[in-house]
Amino acid sequence: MRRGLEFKKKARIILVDDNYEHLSGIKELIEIESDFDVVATATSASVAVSLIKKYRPEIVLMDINMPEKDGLTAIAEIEKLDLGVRIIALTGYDDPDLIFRAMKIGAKGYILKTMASAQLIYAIDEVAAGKIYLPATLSSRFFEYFQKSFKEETQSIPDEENLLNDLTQREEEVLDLLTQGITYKGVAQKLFISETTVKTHVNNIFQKLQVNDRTQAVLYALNNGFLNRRKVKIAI
Amino acid sequence: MRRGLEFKKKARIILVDDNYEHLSGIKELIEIESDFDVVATATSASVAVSLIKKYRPEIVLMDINMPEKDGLTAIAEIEKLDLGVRIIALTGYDDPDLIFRAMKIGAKGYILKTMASAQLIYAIDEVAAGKIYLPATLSSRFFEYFQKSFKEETQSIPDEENLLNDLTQREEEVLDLLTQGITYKGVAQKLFISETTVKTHVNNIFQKLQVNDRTQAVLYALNNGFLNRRKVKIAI
DNA sequence: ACGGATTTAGTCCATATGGTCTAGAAACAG
DNA sequence: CTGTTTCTAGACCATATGGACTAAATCCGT
Repeated sequence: MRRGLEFKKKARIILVDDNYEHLSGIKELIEIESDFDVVATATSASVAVSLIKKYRPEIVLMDINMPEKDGLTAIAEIEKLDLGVRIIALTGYDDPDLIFRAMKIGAKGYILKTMASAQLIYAIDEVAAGKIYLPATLSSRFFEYFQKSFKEETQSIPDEENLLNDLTQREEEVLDLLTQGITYKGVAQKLFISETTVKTHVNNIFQKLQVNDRTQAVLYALNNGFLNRRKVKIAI
Repeated sequence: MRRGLEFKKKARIILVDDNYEHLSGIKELIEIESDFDVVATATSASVAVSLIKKYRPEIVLMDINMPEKDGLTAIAEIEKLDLGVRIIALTGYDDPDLIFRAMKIGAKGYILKTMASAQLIYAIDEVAAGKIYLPATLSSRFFEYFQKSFKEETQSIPDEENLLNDLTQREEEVLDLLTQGITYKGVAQKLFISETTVKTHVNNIFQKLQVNDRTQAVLYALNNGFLNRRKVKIAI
């Protein structure tokens, strides 16, 4: 930034929108109102992907609602290529789920088609400068959705009625080992107790968790917290 | 908004900061520069919680870096009470991890102490109006962190070397049912095949996933995606 | 149409797991 | 100090699971 515009290479942009009218409108806008270089346009996600591979643009403006391969899938695909392309998602609607998913898979910005053209240019500017840009209203929507997801996740374990709390210390240890896929014999060795003792503990665990087998106990443990918070995957 | 200020009840605020100087400074600022009503202040998280229970304010301004019970824990605690209190986090640093965790547990805003007082007032305004407010710079930081977390999660399954890809369609179905804690007999019934067939599939699954029993197969499936993306817990 | 992969299903056998009970030692709370 | 809980461990038995085969029917691609 300090160096001023004279050293800044014009960022190269590829536009993707299944609506051709829109496409040329945006292209014109960018070329007139900004300093960016629209190197290519595409009206389908699959074409877009090959164009991106060829031109290696800095920025991609991607319409999300497209038929056949939808925009989100396309974004995921492009991100996976890891070309350093910075993608800005573009839609007509401010559906929080869409916003969330787009940002989750790596979109660097999200703009509505209804927004003023100045805002579009500003967003591209910010994203080209390495930032992530979400207009305040969309950001607000995003966070509401984000927090709701988390709240549902966490309040689903009201601490009471979480049967894991009924387990004794030793039982927790045993269950912990079970959630690592260790056999009874293995548990016995790890805890320096006999295998029959392990079986006793396990049976008590089953009763307390109201399940009938090891797999169900492990699943209960994983889905209801406490144990094994380590590797569990994200999957909103 | 349309109704104008004359119908707007003055939002009641509680301030929490272990630094008394800061506390009175902010209090003064709010009382002079805004329309809000500072009903109480606290210099510790535990006192804050009881004050909040007593006064039921609309807004809480909470300093995050405090000794003993830290601000994040306090926020989580207050959110759990579900009093409809909207909490704005306040710190000196723009540590993305702090921002992420604060927003995750339900903070409705996040402001730096170094920000202009006008911005503080604006944030309170927005949050009081029911929105979630993050200044653009912090929002940007948040998203970088957010996307990095996700990328690490997903790229940890490089698609190749994910043994789940070796499974046939039917094997996937079987494994899917296993990850629901269903017994072989149950799987057989659900898929309308004999139990021995299920066993055959299961044995093939074991070989392909290089595991020795059902539990390990289920754990592999849960930890390496594809199946059962439903209930799996969040745990960044 | 041929060959490989997939899905189905069986046998045989060993071992692990699950259910129920009893029971002693140790730890702990009132 | 006494009753309760926890941890330990055993017996006994039924059933589920896992391993190693064989094999037929079907599907799929070239």
